[in-house]
Amino acid sequence: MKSKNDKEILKRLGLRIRDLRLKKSISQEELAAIADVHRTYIGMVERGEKNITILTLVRLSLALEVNLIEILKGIIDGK
Amino acid sequence: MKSKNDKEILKRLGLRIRDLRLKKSISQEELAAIADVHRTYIGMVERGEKNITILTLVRLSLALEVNLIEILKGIIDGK
DNA sequence: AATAAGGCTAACTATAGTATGTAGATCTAT
DNA sequence: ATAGATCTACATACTATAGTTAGCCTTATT
Repeated sequence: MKSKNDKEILKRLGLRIRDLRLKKSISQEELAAIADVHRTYIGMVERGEKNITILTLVRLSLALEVNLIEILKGIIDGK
Repeated sequence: MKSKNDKEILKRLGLRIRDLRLKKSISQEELAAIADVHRTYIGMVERGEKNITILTLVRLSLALEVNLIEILKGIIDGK
């Protein structure tokens, strides 16, 4: 099952992605097109509802023109 | 579908995880137990056969006692 | 009113991750 | 040597969920 902490990680990651998207001033639909994923899926990820795979995350980072490492910084508790 | 580049990313990630596991001198089975994933799944990931999700990757990084960022460094082409 | 953007649902397909078993390689001990 | 234990690759079948697709709704902007 998915722990409370897991949900928080996904939520932070989603907000981070949304933030980066808005900084580029593009819509979910535009980001989806660039990253070649589905429109509604971007929404789900931004809301922290999906446990994204590493390859999809790489595609999003390329689409956002942000290093994957930059996206991940600060989304994990503790270490 | 999965591109050639995608497979290379998964392969590099798998080798990285294997390397970190061996540095800890633990077996796939032991790592699986600590991270609470299945024994055979560790093998598949190390061989680059699976597109791991972010939450599972976090679990592995905790089990390996290595920062997630450290695991990901150098596995992406280009930027 | 009309268009663009995003939230949300439900049903679907593809695949992440589980479970079990077989077989080969490499130890070590006898 | 060889028997036993440990480790891993690999196959198959399964269950859970990532990611798709289509549709309807609200809100904001023009």
